[in-house]
Amino acid sequence: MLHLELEKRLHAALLAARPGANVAAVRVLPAPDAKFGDYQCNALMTLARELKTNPRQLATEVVAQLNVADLCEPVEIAGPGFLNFRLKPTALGAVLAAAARGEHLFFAPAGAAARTYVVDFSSPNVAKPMHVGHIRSTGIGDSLVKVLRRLGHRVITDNHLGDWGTQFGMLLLGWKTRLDRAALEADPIGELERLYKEVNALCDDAKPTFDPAMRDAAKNELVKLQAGDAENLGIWREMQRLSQLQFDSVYGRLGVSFDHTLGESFYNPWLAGVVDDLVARGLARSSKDAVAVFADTLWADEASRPAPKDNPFLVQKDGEWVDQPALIKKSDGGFNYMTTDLATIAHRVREWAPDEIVYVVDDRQAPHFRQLFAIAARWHPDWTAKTKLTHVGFGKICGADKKPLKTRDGNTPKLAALLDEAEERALTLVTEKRAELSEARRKEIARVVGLGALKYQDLLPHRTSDYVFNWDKMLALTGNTAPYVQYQFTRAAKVARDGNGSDQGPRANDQIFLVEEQELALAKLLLNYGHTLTRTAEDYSPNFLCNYVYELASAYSRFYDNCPVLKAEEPTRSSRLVLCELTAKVLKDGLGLLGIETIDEM
RNA sequence: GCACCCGUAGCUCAGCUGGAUAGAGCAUCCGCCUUCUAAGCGGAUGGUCCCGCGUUCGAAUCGCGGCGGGUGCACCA
Repeated sequence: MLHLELEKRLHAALLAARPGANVAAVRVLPAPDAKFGDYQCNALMTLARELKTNPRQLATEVVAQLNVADLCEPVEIAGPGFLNFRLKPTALGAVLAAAARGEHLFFAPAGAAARTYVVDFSSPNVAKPMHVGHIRSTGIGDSLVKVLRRLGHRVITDNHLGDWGTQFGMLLLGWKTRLDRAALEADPIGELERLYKEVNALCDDAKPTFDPAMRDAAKNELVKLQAGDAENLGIWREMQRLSQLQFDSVYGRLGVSFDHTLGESFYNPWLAGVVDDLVARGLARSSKDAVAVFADTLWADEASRPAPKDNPFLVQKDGEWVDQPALIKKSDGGFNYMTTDLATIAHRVREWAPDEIVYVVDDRQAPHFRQLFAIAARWHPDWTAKTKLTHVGFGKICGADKKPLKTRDGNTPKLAALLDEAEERALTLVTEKRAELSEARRKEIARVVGLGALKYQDLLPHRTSDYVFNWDKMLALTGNTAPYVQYQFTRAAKVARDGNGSDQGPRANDQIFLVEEQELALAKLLLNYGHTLTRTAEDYSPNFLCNYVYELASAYSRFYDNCPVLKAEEPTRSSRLVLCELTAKVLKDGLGLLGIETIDEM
């Protein structure tokens, strides 16, 4: 909050000191250590190099033009040319007082700079159970959406379901020949999964159970579906309906919703046109009965072609660079997900004209997105001039053996079962701690704590790193976990509630007095909320926000231990009460942006 | 073989786009409830930031070369 003001004034001072300098902005960041003050600027040192001047000399000139006496103590020039800013407690108090009046929550909304985003995340497959892998895309995507919206951007969410493609040939065949109606009634997705596995074992020529007749039969069902066969369409719609029930249940528990659920099938009518157009423009050509995009079709003139190392359509095999084409039409005439993804970009650009499309998808698909984005850029340069395409990748969830997480029987854990277990384990804990509460109350606390812990564990590691799933660590009540942060929230909220009782007289919160070390530390952290949100959005990394709420919770806990609130004398009491209120507000807001609920008692 | 991701304390991980003495949690050890919820707080121990070279005022961070782990390399998404 204040650092934005400092940046603005610093920028002005810089231009005053060096009128010719071509500098768009100057970054002011929270200082790494309190002994260097509250904020620091190190940009002048790199700038000095560009301007070919002595950094300390430049710093001296800039500081001479800088007027921040209302906000800080005299600015200190340190080391090779750092600027250290030490906030005045009165300036800090004024920002808190404004926040207490509801004028802001320590961040500046994008306003005129608001952008339009399409965020593509979660994307489960129809007729398959959502599994542990979906938690990452869903959690990271949902959190990024919430952060972007909080910052004032326009966000359109789209759940790009896997509801079309070769698997439906097998599913249709299974449905017609070996469906167990009772099992379907009891557990629809489980039965569909069984059908798929059984038929797939017969259709996969790599498996010992392979039966060519079955493969042909499955393909025939698929062709009929794609040709609009009424019976197959009906079955397909029923599978969709059953799947949507599952999705609704899981998303409901997770508190996730989408503006649009346009699955792959939605784009079916345009796929042939996409291929024809790419061929007509010479960007794709036939090869081995299929149609594909090659390095030499996409960049016909060699001069414009990227170096082999940076070319997503080349791969080195046995010391030679060979084609790594992107298939847009299979030899059997079917289309695949590259074609669908191209049609999807076309639709999104046409429909929403976004500034950016963000794909929250497993890192293993990075090569696909490199190809996709390259084709889009050559196909319609006007689209990519307006719309930035971003793949936000993420790593795997591992078991204790550092291999992808499996259940005891070797299967991929189902998401619904994971949510159940999180709530059950949390209930055991709540019952230990708060046996006196009613069962309904304990269950509600367990729901909030269990799901919060699960989501938080998933968002805390940087998204690109693989992480080890650990129930005990996740639900630990100490350390950097959701329950810890949620608990600090309940304490802050409780004090704020109790302190605002009617018998306490008028509140003197127009002036905030900050004296104690823990009060100052807490107040300064509150001010960094906006900076954290910006970083989170810029890097598509919710872990920044996790670490922030943890730090804030931790600072609150130290404050709580050292600074009595309700028993303090005025005006200290009111000032501390404001700190409690604002901490509770920011913790609730921050956790909310992570998709994590809070609760009034734990 | 090639590309991408990763390598930081015994363990699990951060590290704000190149900043000042590399941080946190867990684990281990020692303290603190007559006091707004101890699901808490304080302290101690713990490092060749995988290795080497380079770029510069300054490198865990950037470049190059190794070593080690993971992932991906036409008709599945």
